Amino acid sequence: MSLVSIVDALAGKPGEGEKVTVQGWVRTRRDSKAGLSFVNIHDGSCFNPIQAVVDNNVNNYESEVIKLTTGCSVRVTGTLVPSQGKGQTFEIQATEVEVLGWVDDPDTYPMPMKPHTVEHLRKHAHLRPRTNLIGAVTRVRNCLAQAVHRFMHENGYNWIHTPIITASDAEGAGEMFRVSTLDQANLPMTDKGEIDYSKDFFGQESFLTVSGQLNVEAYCLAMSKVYTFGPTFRAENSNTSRHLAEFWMVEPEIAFADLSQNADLAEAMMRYIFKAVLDECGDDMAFFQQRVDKDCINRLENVIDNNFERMSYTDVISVLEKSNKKFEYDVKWGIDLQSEHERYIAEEYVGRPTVVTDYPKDIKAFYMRMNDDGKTVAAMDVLAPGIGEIIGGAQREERLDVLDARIEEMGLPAEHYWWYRDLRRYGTVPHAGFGLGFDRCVSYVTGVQNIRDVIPFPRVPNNVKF
RNA sequence: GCACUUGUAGCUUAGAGGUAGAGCAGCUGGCUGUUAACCAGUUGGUCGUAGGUUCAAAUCCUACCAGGUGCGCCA
Repeated sequence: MSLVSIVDALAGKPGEGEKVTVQGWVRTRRDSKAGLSFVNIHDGSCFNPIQAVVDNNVNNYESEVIKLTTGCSVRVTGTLVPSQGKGQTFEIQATEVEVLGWVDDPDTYPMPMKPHTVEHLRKHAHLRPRTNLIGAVTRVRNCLAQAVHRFMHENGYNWIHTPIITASDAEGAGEMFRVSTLDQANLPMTDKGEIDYSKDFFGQESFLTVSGQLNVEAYCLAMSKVYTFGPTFRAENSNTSRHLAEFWMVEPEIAFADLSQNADLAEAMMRYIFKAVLDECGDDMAFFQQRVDKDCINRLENVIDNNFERMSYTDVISVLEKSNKKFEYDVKWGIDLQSEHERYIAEEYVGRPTVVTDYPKDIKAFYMRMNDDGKTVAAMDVLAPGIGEIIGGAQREERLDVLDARIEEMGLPAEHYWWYRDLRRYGTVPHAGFGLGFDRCVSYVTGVQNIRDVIPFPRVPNNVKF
């Protein structure tokens, strides 16, 4: 007897006629009173469940097997045989069915085998991974994450574990979550009547990171090719289908590189990880294509086969102005692009991911490299149809005097950035990087529209359940 | 943060001033191999909560609670 995963069993790996054991959860049971039941079992190893054929010679057939309902956990032992029925290659002719866990009250089990709304699944986030949809999302998400690491590794990048707790705000903007061990009911105060953070755990104010970028730049200017991949946190009161308070970002940083090499890397990485999904998650993608978004596979193939469109911000503005389209927000050089503008460019004008470069300096962060025109910075956003901004990046300002001027111009506290400035004082080099919103990427790949359904336990304003 | 919108059985929903109906799930029975099986029967709801209007409220009004969509901010 050998314990096998369902993906291996369905592939016939143990060999025809071999005795195997699988463990998992019941998805459906169909039976014929003549003495035969078909129990479909999933274990998360692949999209399809395996069918166990159980006849009434099995000793607990009457007492247990015909009482199995969706969600029960079982261990099934039997012979792996080619299926007599359609729909699967191999099935298990069961000789033994051990029920590990019953479903308490099948009438109120929240995940019966029927169509559910994503809102209902969200309310039962602890049970939703048992569904086809969330199971498939989970495998695709894993595939994408593994592919990111593989791509980076194969291309000589070092994965840097940048800190989660930080004292600095990466962009001088954006709300941060405070990290504190002070007694909230009895806060220590200074003579000035302000909260005395010198009494706090770190002896100063500290927060959850909004980006690992500044830290990873330090490692970039030593290791040359680096990236971070971890959770980030934004305390913004954003209520949309593409924002989370806790989300995951991939942030590569390359030394001796400019904006165009940065865009090249972003494109190569997306191609690589999308190809991995098509190669490794065919059944899951077929499901998304059938039930969620009929274009999802075409969309990935399209990205793999075609270059991203590249346009400067200035060109985008002129396209928008000439579009004759009625926008809610007026288009004029200098504005930040609105969702409606980005959508028009990515979805209607180009029809595939588009890299927009060289934005006006006034709408971008202090660390982005000033272009020779003195008006724009070497920033880039990758706009994906249906999602909007999926990547934001820039060539970094490596010239200390220009960086200092920008920090002052934007009224930022220079002392906070002393070590970031040091990187420009000691062996500075041109470098560039970007941040890929990993959850948005999963949403783009699967076609699942709400970002809350592509992360296991979503954190959004007014909701930290589970 | 702003605007809009929705709460009816475990789930999905019909009902739009006159006292709640269905499909699925569950349960019972039937069917020699089914594919989110099929056939027959059946349990289950003080209509999100609290007020108010009315002879009468699931239905109209107010507040609260819990969801959703869009916008802003961004990834």
